[in-house]
Amino acid sequence: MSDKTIKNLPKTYNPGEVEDRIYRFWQKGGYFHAVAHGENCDIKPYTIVIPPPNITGQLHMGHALDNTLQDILIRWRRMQGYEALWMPGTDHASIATEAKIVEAMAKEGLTKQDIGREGFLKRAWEWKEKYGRRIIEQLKKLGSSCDWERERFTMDEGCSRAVREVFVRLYEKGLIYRGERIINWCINCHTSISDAEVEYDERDAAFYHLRYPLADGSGHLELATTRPETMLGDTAVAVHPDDSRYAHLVGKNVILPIVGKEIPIVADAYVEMDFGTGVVKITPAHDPNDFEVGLRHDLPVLTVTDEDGIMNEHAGKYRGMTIMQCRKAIVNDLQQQGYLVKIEPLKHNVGACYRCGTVVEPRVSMQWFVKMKPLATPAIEAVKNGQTRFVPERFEKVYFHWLENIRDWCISRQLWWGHRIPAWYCEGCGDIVVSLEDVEECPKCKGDLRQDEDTLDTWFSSALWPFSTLGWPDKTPELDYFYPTNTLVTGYDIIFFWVVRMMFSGLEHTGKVPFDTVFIHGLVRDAQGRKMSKSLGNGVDPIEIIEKYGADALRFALATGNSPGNDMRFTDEKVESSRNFANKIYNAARFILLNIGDNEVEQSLPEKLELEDKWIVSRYNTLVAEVTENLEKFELGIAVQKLYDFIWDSFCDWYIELCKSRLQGDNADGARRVLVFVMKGMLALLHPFMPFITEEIWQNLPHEGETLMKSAWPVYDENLSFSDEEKEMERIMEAIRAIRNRRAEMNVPPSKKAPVYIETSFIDTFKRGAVFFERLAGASSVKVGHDFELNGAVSIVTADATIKIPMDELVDKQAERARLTKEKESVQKQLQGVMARLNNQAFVNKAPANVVENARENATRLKEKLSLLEQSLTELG
RNA sequence: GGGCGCAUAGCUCAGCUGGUUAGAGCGCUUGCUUCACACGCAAGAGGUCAGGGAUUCGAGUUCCUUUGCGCCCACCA
Repeated sequence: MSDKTIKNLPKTYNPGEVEDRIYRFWQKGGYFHAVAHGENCDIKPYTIVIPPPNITGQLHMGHALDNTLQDILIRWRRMQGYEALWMPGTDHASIATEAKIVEAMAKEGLTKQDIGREGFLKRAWEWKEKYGRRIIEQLKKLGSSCDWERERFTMDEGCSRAVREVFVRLYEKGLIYRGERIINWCINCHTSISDAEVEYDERDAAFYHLRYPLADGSGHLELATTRPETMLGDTAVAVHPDDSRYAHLVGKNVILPIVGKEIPIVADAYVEMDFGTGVVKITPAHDPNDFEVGLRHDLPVLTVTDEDGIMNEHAGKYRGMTIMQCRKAIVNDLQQQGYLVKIEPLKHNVGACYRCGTVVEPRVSMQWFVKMKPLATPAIEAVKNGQTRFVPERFEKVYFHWLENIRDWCISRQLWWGHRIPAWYCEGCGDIVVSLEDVEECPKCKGDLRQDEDTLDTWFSSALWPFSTLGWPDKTPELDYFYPTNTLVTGYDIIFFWVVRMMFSGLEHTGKVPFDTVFIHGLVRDAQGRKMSKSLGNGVDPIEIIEKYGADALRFALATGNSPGNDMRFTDEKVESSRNFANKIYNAARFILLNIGDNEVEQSLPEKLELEDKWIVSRYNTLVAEVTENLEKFELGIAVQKLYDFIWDSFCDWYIELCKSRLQGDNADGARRVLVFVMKGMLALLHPFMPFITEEIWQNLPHEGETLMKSAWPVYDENLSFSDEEKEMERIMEAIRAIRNRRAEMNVPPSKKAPVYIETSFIDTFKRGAVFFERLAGASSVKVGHDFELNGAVSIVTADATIKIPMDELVDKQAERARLTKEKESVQKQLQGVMARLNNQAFVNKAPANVVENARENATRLKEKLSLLEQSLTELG
């Protein structure tokens, strides 16, 4: 550690200087590393696997929040004595990364085809090295206490082996199959994408009403479509089986306009009778519903566009046009030939690729799929029976709904960056070989094999992350000890992409749920509540914030007011106030160190505790219990608030002030020891939230052990609970506040001191408090007793005392009377409320004893205060 | 079409299983170069907890309902 001590440092805390140094100190100490203990060890593990950030990017506020929450949990559990493992790593993010690399290459005038698969992968790995490292560095800036010795990558050797293992197992079980199905195709990314990767957005569109002539010349059918160009691929027309309007036509044919070919009229319940004309053109190759209809009626599938969204050889004269060009041309032709009835405006949802925003083209092609039903069922069950729970619980509904309605998962991607599908096709016999190891020749006919060109969906490997990173499929000590993991921390926006897939994968391959709790947080929005996005340019860079205010301030700001599952707004003001809080603690520490000076300070509490000591210690003790409980319930925002209030209000504004006179006197040692004790306790409680500054201060205070981050989490101690003294101290504090209030109201300058007479039945308490009145309430002297005879004094009434301050020149009898009368009325009103409740038999009988007791005490206090006020009024004359 | 969330001080939000007089930050007003801190101290103003109804001794908190805003899912071509 630095040999500088805090007292030589300036008045304001400088996080930039401290944070990097502290982080290096932690890393050097190896404090982030967790070891897998054997069976007989009673140290319990606590594990979080990081949602691996994509190597495409840099840290954004969402990451900052996500990782702050994880670090809070992991640091807290580590201090509680758990073997706390935070497993870090990055994700190859196949489609996103590939798109970025293609984009970068385009600037050099290169395409993927120009440099070939190998050349491309070489570039991709270079990219990974560069940007993977950058994001890890950024996580470190945040203070993340990940076990970096275990850092993983979704495409590293181990993860790749797990991917192959899973692929082969599922294939052999019949849960992975290859087939020609309709999938979502992105013409820009040039690949299939899964249903989860399609984002729907309502857009204005046109509804084209077309007329298809009946083949027997007896008339025509009118139907409506939003995609007229797909008529080139129509292979039927459908009506509802119960639709009496069209019943007689089922089985007949219509003539497809322009194309001129005959296609059948089929009956299918998929058609909504009430929508449009009740007739639907069926294009199995370009619409998922039509594809299903096609399967049921054994219709041919005719694909009319190619992979770039260009009309293909089946499009006749429209061949070579883009989809939009073709739409325009075909509508024009239909109109000229009298097949277009009308065009209506229509709002409908259009699916777009979640990566690039291009409109998705449903398209039939040969792909690999995971059969979902058998995997979804146990995943639903595991949450239903509580093996895994969501915080907050409401997200379980979302989870169930998704899994209950899930369709098979298209896992093949026409991309190069990713895990290549471990399937080989025999050039000779056409056999498919799916294998863990690369294969050279066909086991059946010894013919040449060709590996599938495609790679797997990036989420296929992240689905295995909780166990692949721990060594699965090998039976490693890590897997044995740390798996199942404990808490998964992630945003609600990736429940579908990731959480569900980890759930069913964990259950299928390890027989266990991957984590017991899914802790969901919301999005970080900008100051106006908008989603932070690149296109809006309203994103805030966490690294810039860290440089300006410090990582502690950023973390604290993100944790403050954060409630599970809810979005939050990010503002600089929040970080600023967190920065101010850090500075407050820093200065409290400076104060303590200044007062310690060269004195030795025992690290335990002194034998004899003064009233104010018992008050702060007892309140601190309560804080320990509450913060711990809040953390257990994932109420991080509440825990933060309590820490803030205690440190700023109770400790700094009151206890330090209460101590000051004692620190000048003979009894300074006791005060120093209490200050150090409570300060160190606070630092421990605050450490998970503000790791850097707490460590820095702790290192400068008298301490045992190497580092705060490995020291013990405070525990509630029965012996430190002093409820009577807390109440006693509150009486004094209430009186001090009341005096300050009066003085402020009367514009008494702080420099003007005045004697204070306290009439009370708590003689000892207020005698003990005399010194505080002098220091904190502008008292030149304090007398405690009964019935002081004073003329023209200001009266201040609390529940426990009447305080009189003779300040003749300031007393305005009339104003004084008005003020006391007003206060009396207010107290009377409060008393009425309490009495109404106490006089209600139902309340007294039914409410819990402590509630009734509180009400009684309250009534007593109000009555006393009322009589004191009346007395003061009488004396005033 | 289905589901979910939000509505509390001027602004941004907390408020756990219902229990004294509803809290914080920022902002605002007044005073203070008080020997840790002006990134500070002290005092203060400011709320019929969106509207209506119900349950209860007691509702910001539970239930029903209305209104407004937001999100997710589904995809009637």
